[in-house]
Amino acid sequence: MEELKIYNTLTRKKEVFTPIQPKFVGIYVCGPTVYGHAHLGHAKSYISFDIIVRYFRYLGYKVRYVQNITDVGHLVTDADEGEDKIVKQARLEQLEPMEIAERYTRSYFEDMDMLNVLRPDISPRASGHIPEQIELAQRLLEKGYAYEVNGNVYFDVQKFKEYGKLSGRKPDELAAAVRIQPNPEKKHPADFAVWKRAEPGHIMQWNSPWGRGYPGWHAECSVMSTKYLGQPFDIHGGGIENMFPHHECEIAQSEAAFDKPFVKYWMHNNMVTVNGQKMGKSLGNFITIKNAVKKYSPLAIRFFVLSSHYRSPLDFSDQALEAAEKGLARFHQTFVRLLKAKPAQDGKDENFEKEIDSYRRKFIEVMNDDFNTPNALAQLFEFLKEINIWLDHGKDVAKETHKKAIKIIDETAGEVLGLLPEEYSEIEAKSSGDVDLIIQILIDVRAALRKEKNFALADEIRNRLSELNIELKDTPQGTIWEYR
RNA sequence: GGCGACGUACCCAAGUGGUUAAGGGAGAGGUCUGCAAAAUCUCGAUUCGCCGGUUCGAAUCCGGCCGUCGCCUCCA
Repeated sequence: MEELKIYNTLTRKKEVFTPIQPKFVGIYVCGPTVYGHAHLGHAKSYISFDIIVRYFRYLGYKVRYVQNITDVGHLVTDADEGEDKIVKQARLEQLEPMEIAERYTRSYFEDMDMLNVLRPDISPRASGHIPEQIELAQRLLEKGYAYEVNGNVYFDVQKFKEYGKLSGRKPDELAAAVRIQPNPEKKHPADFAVWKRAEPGHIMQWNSPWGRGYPGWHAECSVMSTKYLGQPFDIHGGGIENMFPHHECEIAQSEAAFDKPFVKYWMHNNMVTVNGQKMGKSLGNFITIKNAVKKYSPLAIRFFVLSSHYRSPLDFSDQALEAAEKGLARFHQTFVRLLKAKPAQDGKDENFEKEIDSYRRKFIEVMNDDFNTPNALAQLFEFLKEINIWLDHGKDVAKETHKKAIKIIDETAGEVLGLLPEEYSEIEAKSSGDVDLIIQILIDVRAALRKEKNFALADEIRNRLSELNIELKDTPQGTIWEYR
């Protein structure tokens, strides 16, 4: 079996994945700051990592997936001044900051559930890990990697010689390119806050050895990842826009504090764009998931995300979403057709067993290549075509092979890609209860009419059912029906 | 200005040294059907932004140019 290869941002190469502990994967992904509804950018990010986690599990790994909730407000403009984002939203909605955090945390999970994104195993809140963040700052001070000025604790980037190894940024280059007024408290413009003094009126604040304050933006991820996964841990993921400064600073803090590597594989997913421009909260051009699902089905959004590689940007357009919607519908239709097919014989169909094995092999091969989901979808669609041809033949459909075909799709497109609903009935014609019996009567009557060549009445039955979104399809094996 | 990514058919998008350049959507034509729908078959880039170079051989490697985007400031 081919080995799983992951593109590691740290080395800028695809590397064979070898876990730190056998058969166990620890993965941490930067979660949302909860001060607004999640948008399609979040959807791409968390669907991508969902697939990665699901695929590891499919390969038999035990996965611990940690994704933080940032409920400590960080600043609206830059790292040193301005208003706290959560506090600002709290003022706008006239709620307590913690109500804002709670409201949008719930909203986030609702959206992710809709998109069939499995919940992380641990969703730690930044506000619940303040003591650990204070400890990190203290440790860095003790080791001389940080210094305190007026209640602020800054990390001294010049002391950490590997600063820049992830992003390729060097402190001196950064100093030359500063676009904002250098903070006079800092020794070097690239120094960043591990702990910040609370200004008067700052609502979210805690006691610390340096007075009232709150943690720096990067502290929570350093602390919460290693608390639950140890140091080093296997995979740290996040958006490419957080590579610098956020992830660079996490590395600096954690490695300086504990003198050992922080993370083995860094994974960065690319962004969603709208008309070629980044979709982001700051640009205000974002489409929330709640709005998107008014127009497109959640699984179609998922399909759309999977249709490009996680490291490529994904441009949102109605045309692309409609294409995804149709592609997904075609997959579901074929799957329903397979589910409903009546095997014509017992045992196996050796020829089709080979098709199934070939599909499984290719699926694993392309997923092993840095989670190539667009290629995985291509393999799926080629397999669907083979299924249709097989079902068209009818006579070859053997019981065991039929079961195996359903199982392989359930595993690959269902468990790994997450493109099947929990209950097949959501995409299946509901073939239980009275509805099915009543429609069967209509189908039988229509068959009789067609036999008498009374096509006008036969068509009326089909048209009137069609108005109820019930579609009749005359196949060589008889008439079948499904909800559109 | 510095760093990085990308440019493949009408749209989306794989492929990154070697048989006919995946797949989805849209389109054209055929088969099937009473007609549809679904399914299936065929067609569609002699060519991968442009120009040079390396190589027996490049969309794929190297150099230059053009274009788009991202990061350098909160951001998934």
